[in-house]
Amino acid sequence: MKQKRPKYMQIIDAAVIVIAENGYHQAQVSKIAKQAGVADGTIYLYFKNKEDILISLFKVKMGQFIEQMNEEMKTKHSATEKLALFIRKHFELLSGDRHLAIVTQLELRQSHRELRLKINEILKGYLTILEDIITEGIEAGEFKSTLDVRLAKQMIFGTVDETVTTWVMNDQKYDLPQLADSIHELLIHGFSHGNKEEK
Amino acid sequence: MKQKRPKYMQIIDAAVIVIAENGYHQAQVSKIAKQAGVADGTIYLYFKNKEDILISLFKVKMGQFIEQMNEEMKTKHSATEKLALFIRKHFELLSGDRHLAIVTQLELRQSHRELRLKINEILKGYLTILEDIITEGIEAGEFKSTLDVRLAKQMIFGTVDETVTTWVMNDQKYDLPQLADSIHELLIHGFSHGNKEEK
Amino acid sequence: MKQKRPKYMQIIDAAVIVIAENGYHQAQVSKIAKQAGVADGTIYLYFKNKEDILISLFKVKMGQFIEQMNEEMKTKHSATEKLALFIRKHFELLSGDRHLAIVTQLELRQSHRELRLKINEILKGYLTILEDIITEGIEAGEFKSTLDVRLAKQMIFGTVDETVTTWVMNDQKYDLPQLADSIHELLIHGFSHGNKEEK
Amino acid sequence: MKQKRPKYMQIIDAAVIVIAENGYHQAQVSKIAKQAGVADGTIYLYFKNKEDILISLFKVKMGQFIEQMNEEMKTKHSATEKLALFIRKHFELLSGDRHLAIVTQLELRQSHRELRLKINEILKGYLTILEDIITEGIEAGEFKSTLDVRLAKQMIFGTVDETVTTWVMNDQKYDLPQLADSIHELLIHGFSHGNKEEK
DNA sequence: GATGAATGAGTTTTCATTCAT
DNA sequence: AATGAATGAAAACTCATTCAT
Repeated sequence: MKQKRPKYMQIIDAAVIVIAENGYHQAQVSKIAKQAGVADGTIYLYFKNKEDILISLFKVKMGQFIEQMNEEMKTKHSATEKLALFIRKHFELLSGDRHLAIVTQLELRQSHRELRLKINEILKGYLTILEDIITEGIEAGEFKSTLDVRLAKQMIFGTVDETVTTWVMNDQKYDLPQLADSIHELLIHGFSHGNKEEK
Repeated sequence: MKQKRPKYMQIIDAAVIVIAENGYHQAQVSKIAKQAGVADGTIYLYFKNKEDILISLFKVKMGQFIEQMNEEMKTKHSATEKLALFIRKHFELLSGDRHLAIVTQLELRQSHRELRLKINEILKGYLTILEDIITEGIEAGEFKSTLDVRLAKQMIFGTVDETVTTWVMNDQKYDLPQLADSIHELLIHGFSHGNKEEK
Repeated sequence: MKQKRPKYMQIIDAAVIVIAENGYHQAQVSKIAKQAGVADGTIYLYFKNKEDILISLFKVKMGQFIEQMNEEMKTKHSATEKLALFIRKHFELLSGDRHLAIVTQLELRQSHRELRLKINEILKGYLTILEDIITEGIEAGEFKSTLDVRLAKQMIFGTVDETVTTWVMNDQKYDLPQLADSIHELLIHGFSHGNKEEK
Repeated sequence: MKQKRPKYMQIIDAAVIVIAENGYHQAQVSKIAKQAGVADGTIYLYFKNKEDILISLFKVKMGQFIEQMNEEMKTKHSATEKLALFIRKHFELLSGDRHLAIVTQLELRQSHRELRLKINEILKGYLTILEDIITEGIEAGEFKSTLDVRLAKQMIFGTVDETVTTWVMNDQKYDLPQLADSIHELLIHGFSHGNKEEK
């Protein structure tokens, strides 16, 4: 497996740093090579082309992300708790790596349409976790039976993603994970007061 | 004279079409000029540079967007209704112009960081509408008094934006506005059943 | 005759100012038109093209130059005196019009080879004055009979031209005409002491 | 490998030829690259930009010029002889490289003001040689004690420069170095007969 | 005569990728 | 495996000139 060769990860980590610090369009292969401490040509022994670095970067980081998420998920037994964990964990993982947060929220979105489609494919694996939580919540009677899984998924992901992006754009100057509970509460109970009878 | 519309709008409309059909990075000035039916140089009589076309495009379209939104907003008198209108209108406006939807949801996001910051400035005017609705809802007692305006705003915008992007990525093959009511319901009451006592 | 139409001179004077203040390569036709207070298109009613403005500019100014030079030349009756007058007059005329000095010494030299050849043609009329002075000086026995007219001409013109250029490059901050006598003395008697026998 | 010379000199030599044969404004980087037998991009491994090629060209050639000049200067022991050498050598060096002569006398003068200022800086090193000769001549009593060093410098350089330029404009069709002695004689003794008493 | 909106040709530079060593 | 010198394709923008009014 490629991933075991040390230079592979060395280059990916270099890419994260270079992209975060210089921006997507200023992240030339030569800069990444220099940051990784290898020659330009060496990059191409480990990656097919530049796009492959970016996809691999996303794949590797997302893989670690999913792994950690799944690991902790085992400790929770209700969909409500799992959702709370998902949100908090999502925030913790991104606020724990400032470079990565910049790369995923701002820089990688500047990539070509084609690359973004591939990134979306990888993202699906992550969104599956959400789907499972929602489905479980419906089946367990925690969530309303009429809940549209796809919409709920877009709502959760759209909300956390927008929240992280706003945080990154504001130079990451406030604490992200502490927003998790409020967001969870809003997703579960909405903006209104508790008694639906008001309506 | 072929066109009575001033060339300014002619070029902006051409840019929307060219970007939607060719992608951001394949939208050369010469292509836009050709689509607009003017010479390359003419572009520069109306726009400072290529970036200026894109910013102007966003400004003009967003301006029309805000105007229409505010116009209809007058007919609604509760925050709940206004929110429902906002969501539906947002969907209607974007599903009513397929090219523009592709441009705003996919292509313009590939722009340089600097350009995206300018776009965000323009977007703030739009998000202000949301803020006003939320504040009004809290003051009128429709929304819970503990509602964090910023979070609620991110939640609404994150949700509708993610929903539209997913729709565009799926080649706009289903009806977007009909999702509005479900989303509104979820935002107001959350995923759970009505009785908070369960919790 | 074109030259009598007021706009012709208006445009030429505008060109001198614009070129002196902006440099040759930043002296666009539109800038000259604006400075002259006419529309861009109007330029082309009086001049064939941009190059024609520059040639005409040089022709007109050089014509005035030659006229004034010849006028005063009548008052001198020895070649030595005429040469002294030539040098002083050359300096006076150029130090009397700071814009023109910049244009002739620095900016017009940046023009295309072709234009410079045309300028050289016009310059010949001016250099003829020099030739006449030298020939007269030889015939009158004031200058050595072995004097090579062509070389002497190049020496005089090369010296005064280099002197003016240096003065312009030093921002015209010292008095140019007061150098005339020293230069004249050097041209007539050279660097050495008076007694040729030393050699 | 065709050439053993480092590409740096290869490109500079190519630039001299291309500029001489096509003129300053028709000397595109691609033409220079082709003449040098390298790819366009290779130019930018050795030079920052096009202007850098031109400055480097002038620096290198002027450096060689100064070096040769200084070398031979050692063999002469009077200022008069040194001046004679300077003039002859200046003519020899330029008439020995027809392309270079065209470039320095005609083409490089069309460059932007900014570039010309840089060229002038480099030229100062050359003019220093002249200054030293003049100062030495005054101190040794060869030249008159009232001689203004700056004026004398402008006179010498103005004269030789104008002479070379005229020669280039006349398609280099006569022998330049053979003019050296006459010019030297004129600079030392002037246009007049030897006996200053005439005056 | 006068206007000025419109035209469109033309060139430097960057950077992902290759391949001889 | 590793290197890094060399490659070459690709696009925004300026400005002299025209011509319909």
